[in-house]
Amino acid sequence: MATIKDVAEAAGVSIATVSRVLSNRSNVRPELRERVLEVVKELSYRPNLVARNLRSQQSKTLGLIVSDIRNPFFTSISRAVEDAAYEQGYSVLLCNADESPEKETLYLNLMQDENVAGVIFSPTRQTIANFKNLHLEFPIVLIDRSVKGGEVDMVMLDNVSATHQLTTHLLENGYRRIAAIFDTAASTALERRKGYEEALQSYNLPVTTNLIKNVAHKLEAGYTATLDLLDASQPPDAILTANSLLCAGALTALRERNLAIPDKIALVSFDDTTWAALVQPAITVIAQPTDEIGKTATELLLQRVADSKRSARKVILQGQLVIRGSSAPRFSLVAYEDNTSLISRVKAANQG
Amino acid sequence: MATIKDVAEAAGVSIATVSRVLSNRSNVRPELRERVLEVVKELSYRPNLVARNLRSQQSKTLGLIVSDIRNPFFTSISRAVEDAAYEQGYSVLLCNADESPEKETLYLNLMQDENVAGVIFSPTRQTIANFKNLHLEFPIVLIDRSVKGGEVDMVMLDNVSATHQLTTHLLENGYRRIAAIFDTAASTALERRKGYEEALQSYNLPVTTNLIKNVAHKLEAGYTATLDLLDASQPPDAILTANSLLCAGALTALRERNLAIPDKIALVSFDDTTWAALVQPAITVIAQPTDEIGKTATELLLQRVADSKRSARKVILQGQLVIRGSSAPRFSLVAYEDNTSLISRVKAANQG
DNA sequence: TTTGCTTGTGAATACGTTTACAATTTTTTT
DNA sequence: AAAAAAATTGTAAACGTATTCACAAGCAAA
Repeated sequence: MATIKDVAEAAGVSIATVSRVLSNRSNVRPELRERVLEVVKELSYRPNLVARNLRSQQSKTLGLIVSDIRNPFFTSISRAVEDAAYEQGYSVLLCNADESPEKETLYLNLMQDENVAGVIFSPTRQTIANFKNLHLEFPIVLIDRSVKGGEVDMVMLDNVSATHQLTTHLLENGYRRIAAIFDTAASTALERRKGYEEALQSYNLPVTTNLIKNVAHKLEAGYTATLDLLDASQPPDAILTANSLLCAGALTALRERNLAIPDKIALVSFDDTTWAALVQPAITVIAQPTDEIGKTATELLLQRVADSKRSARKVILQGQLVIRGSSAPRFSLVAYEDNTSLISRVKAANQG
Repeated sequence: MATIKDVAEAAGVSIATVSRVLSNRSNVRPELRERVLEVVKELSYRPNLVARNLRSQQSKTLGLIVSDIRNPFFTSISRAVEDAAYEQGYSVLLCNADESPEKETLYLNLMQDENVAGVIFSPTRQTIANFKNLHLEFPIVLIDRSVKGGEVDMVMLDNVSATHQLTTHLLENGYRRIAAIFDTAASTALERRKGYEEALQSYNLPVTTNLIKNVAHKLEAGYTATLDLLDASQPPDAILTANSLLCAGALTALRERNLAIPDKIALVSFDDTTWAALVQPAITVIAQPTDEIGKTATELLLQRVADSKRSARKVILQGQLVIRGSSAPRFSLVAYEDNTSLISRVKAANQG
């Protein structure tokens, strides 16, 4: 590996001149500049980013700490962040905190140690709780989950509105005992629950705690919670899950119990995954604007990197309700995709 | 941020001593060591990894360049790599090359510039082609895709065997016109095709080029290829896709054409995604041991980091055939999950 | 001619570590 | 008790770059 010193010697100039040619900041005689550039090409010299970082005390790396890399929601965001960062000449150090507060602090420390320019982060509730205690050297943008007291940039979904839409959609289609399964780890659970409850209340329906489950961020948790709900004395006629993992668990349980969707029970969820459209019936979901979330978060972060005094912003994006078969109107007169008759559906529903 | 100098001054020792205490390499008088450690805690000193990296010319970062971060196969591997790296005190710089050779070289250069300890990489065919031309300073482990001339570590699936299994399974279940859709970008296509052809030949069946599609790495490509196959004068009675993205495309096409699976046509694929088990009928797949791939690749890489002279190894892992409904025996006498009668199935099949 | 400004260049320093080497102290051996 | 060996500590030189400072040369204005 050629260093800047090698280039300087080969070009017969000083190190400083080479640096100046490369950084384009200062004046260098055109003829010298050309000679340097030639040598650079010849030796295929590439500046050492580590040295540059150490000297200039700033790097071109962003950190991204997600809760679960296997969750399509986060992979989609990662992709968007990486693209946006790439465009601005930044690269991304991606870490998977696995919904564990310990791993989160560990990775935040790593970011510190690596001297990243800034970090995009979706924290667990615990980390949010003592958020001001951990004073970080770098700017940070929160995604997906919010923290009270707005001295930090955030990009998130309008969770209240989204759940409200989802619940209202079910209510409009005739469902009345709507269960909800939330993810304990995410702070979004509270907001989502709020939207859910408000929707019920505006239909003058009671909020039944039996129908609300707060569970771990695991497929199995969704599965178990669903079985619990089904085994209750008054099972629900619809289930709303807070993310695709829980939805997959719920769907598995419903399949196992041989409950027809939506005849016996409806299923709606957050996050529009590939499979949500491919299962039959396809799942009604709130599609989150993951590309926009990732892109906006990166932009906010880079703006703050450029100007650390800028006031913090909270960007709230709207989800999109994608209506599919899994929440079709109860006892509707329209033809069903699978050509089952209305009668059979009513009968089936009554049996349930 | 406290530096090692601050610690040294506060503890009344030299910088070197602090470094020795921290690195645990050399002897330091217990009493001094304790004092240093105390100051470290007090100032909450953390070593600057950038400076350490520059000085020692080695970092604790691994690079991971995947072809498509949204592909569950790669996210699963990423997760495994990250876990394995984490255990050994390494962190992971994850880059998404998007099946683009340009991005690949760009990221390889970045890895160079960032002075990573080593890189795990799934290259496109183009990059494989001029692999020896790009001489890299760091050790590299290839995953998923192989390169001829074994001077490089690799971890991959036994693609020939896997496709052979998948195809044979279809043949055993009575399917005879088996189409296959491969991904142009991946070098695995060749091996997979080989397994497919060999399986056909061992059944004395011809290899019909009309039934083989090589397409881009896109859902739409899988969709279009499937429609092409269906519209041919002699449509297939089974489709094999080389990855989950293509499978999703194929499934979308089959759904659109209202073709019952597996009555009218069977569908099998690589990669066991969440949804492969959730759609109905569930999809028969070759499950790749992604955790093992990621873990093994990381181990190989770290071994090579430790000993650059070690001879290159090629680890070939076996996939697991997961048999599900989408490839159920044709005209079988066993009861079907959905209780359609045998007669209706035969009739339907003959119409198709 | 002097003064002042602009432009171009190199020497030297700093960024925060690690480490070879030297200097000093302690322990062991004879 | 002296000599040798071992253990402990500090000094100083890297690692590769960016940047400040000083200086020189060229040129225009006074």
